[in-house]
Amino acid sequence: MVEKDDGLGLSLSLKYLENQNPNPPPSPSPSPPLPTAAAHLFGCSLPNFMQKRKSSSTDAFQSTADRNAETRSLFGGIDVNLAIDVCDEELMVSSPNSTVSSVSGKRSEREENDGERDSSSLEIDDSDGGGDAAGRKKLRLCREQAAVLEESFREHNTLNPKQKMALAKQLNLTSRQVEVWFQNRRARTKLKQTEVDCEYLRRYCENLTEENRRLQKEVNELRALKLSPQFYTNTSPPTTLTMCPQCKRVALPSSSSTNTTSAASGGISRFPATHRHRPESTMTSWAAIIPPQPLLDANRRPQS
DNA sequence: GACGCGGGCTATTTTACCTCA
DNA sequence: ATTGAGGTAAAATAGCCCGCG
Repeated sequence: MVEKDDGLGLSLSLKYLENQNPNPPPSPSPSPPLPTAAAHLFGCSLPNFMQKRKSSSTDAFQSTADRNAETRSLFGGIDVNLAIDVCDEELMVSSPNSTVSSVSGKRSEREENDGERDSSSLEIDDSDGGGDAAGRKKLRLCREQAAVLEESFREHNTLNPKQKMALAKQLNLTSRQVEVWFQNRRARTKLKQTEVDCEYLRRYCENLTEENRRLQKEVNELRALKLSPQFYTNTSPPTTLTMCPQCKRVALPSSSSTNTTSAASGGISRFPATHRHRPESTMTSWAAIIPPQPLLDANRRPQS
């Protein structure tokens, strides 16, 4: 169980991994949902360094229309929407420059539409040199503001202009500040999701490695059994092996000491008493089960 | 199809705050 | 108790892309 809280309230939880099959099916499970990486298996939500600059078509926030529902689904395994920690100050002070310093034409146009700021924004402290137009003071949201924003984010991780304006008015912020907060919040959420996905892939890889190791060991044991003289003395005539197509288990070769019916059954192998599936395929030699060529393994040394 | 606009995203900068020596 | 450096989180900015009219 790995649960990490970075102090921002963006807790990472890989709880669902603990109980998962080491070889999860490729299709995402409905409950609990797999992370994006598991769902798409390297198809999306790769770490930033693995993504091209233009990644909007493959990232976790794809089409704008369905983002809310999709994101909630994707983040179902972790609560990345938990309330972030906020500062302790009862009332933060913002600078008059905090949101209007952009010189970009596009941004400037946006700010021109922020007419509500002057009438409804927080009290602005101009007394401490705040009149410096070149400077920029960063607003720190108070607890209540952050809580309302978080609550709103849980409902919609994007806002339409009307919602943005309403929220800004409610919080005595500019719509630009609300917009920026949501933008940064989405970025934080995505970052956390990427971390979770990376952790998931790491564990998935570990499980695959372990499974590969186990299978290699099994193959070697079967080969050793095949080559042993005892094998040949006991398998003439060849033992008929039965494999269950459902669970892929091979029936144990009959042994005179443990199965008194082996002679009567003509050496046909038997499943354990606990086996519930109906055997449907029958093979007549180990060669039918063990492939003639060794399994490829990157870590395997070439055989001489 | 070109164009402008609005909105989203990522990368980066800037600022506030915390910790610790 | 004070202070300054360093680290970190988050607000804000810049620039790009995409969809839409």
